[in-house]
Amino acid sequence: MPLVLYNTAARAKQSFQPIEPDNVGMYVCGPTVYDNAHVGNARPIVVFDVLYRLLRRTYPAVTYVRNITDVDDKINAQAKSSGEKIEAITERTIQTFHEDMLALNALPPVHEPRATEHIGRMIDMIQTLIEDGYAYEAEKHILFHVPSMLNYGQLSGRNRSELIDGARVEIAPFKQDPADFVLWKPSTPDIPGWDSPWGIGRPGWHIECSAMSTQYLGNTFDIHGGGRDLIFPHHENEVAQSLCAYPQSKFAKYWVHNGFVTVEGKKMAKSVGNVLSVHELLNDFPGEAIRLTLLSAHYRQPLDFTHEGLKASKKILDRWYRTIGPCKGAAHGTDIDDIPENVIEALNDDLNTPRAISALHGMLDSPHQFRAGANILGLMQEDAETWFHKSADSDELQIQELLSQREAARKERDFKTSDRIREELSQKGVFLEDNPDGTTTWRHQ
RNA sequence: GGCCAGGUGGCGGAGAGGCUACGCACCGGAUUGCAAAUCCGUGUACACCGGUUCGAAUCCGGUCCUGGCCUCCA
Repeated sequence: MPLVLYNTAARAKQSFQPIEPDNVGMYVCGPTVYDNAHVGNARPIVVFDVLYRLLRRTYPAVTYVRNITDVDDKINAQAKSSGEKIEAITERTIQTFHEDMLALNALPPVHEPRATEHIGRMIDMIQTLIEDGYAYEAEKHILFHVPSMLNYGQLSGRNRSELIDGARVEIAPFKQDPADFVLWKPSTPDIPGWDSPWGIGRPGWHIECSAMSTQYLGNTFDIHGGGRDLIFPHHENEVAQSLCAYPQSKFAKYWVHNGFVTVEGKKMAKSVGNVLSVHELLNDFPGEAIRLTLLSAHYRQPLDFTHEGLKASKKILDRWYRTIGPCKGAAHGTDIDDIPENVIEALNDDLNTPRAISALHGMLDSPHQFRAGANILGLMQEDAETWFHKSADSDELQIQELLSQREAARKERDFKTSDRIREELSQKGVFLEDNPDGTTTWRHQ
């Protein structure tokens, strides 16, 4: 079966037909770098990483673009409250983001454009929109005039009257229509600003993605992804701007949106105090356990991220490392290798990762197949030694010392001492296994 | 109020008119100094009420519940 994706724009699964089979283009909305990535941010990264791996296997080239939003009022607010310089915040956050995503085995995108480096193109687009009558200036703001676009609302399935009915946010008085949105806004000297035909200012939220996606992928490209909360208004407005600025284009052909993450059954929010940052989670769990947890539900389903779930994922990976060992490397299964048919079938069916994982469980007695399947999911990339023994605070020498004491005791059939040492190590989170041949192996719990 | 998802065994989670995945946990057995690991085996499910059908977890209608979005949240 060829690849089928659920296209939000069509509200249906559609078979994937690339515009140019030689080079597939995919744009995914990346992080706003005012704080470290949380598990909700990590979900689309991991989901689209699987899609990227899958596409790379089928097509000769995949241009994967994931932006970094480094100009945003949330960043400005963060700087103001902490006193840290904006560049320091963004650089540090980007650095940590890269480390965290690497720990989740997410491949880097081909391009990772930053908003601040594409202001010129945004200004050009805005100017085109003004010239063609889609945008207007009001009190130093440039606004996109929604009624000027006939089909506005197609992606999210809304019409303007619905929006206005439900509006719960104050409408800026200078808007010609309540649905109009900001393309450019003025900056005061204390916040970042760029020179423009409309004075010193900064871009609105949506325009950066329109400018950067089309710059790297062309005005019409294959896949645009992100969290489903972005469908409206962000992606709807991206579509509006882009289609009006580039009238001959189609913008994105397939819109792919992942479902939300909750934490222990509750919405993750700063106000609830349950935001789980990937960075902190990585102190307690390996990145692959987080990755497997994120892939354990279908990407469009809601995912409840729990401590129990993470432990279950860790346990599954333990078992896999124990029976199969690492799956990294060209020797057995790069992404062009023979991926088992049932794994491919599952992934081709709108990225059904739970089914792919289930297929993996059935392959424990055929390591070669298992490795190729695990590889395309970006799992089992550690070596077993690291997997079982890596720990920030473990003192391996001390463990070895206790192990040899215990071995001596067992030879004497002094099981009291032997069990005492087992218990002592267990307190440190070190788990011992006595093998049938008399040797003892250990691992972190 | 409007729009959109979803409710599957103790838990996680696929499937989508007949064959009733898979994993974790539990229980029984083998093995074991103990424990773990491993192997074998058993059980439990489709929110509720109607309808269509030879047959419904799956289709249709209604009810209840949960979550998301409704102008800068992935």
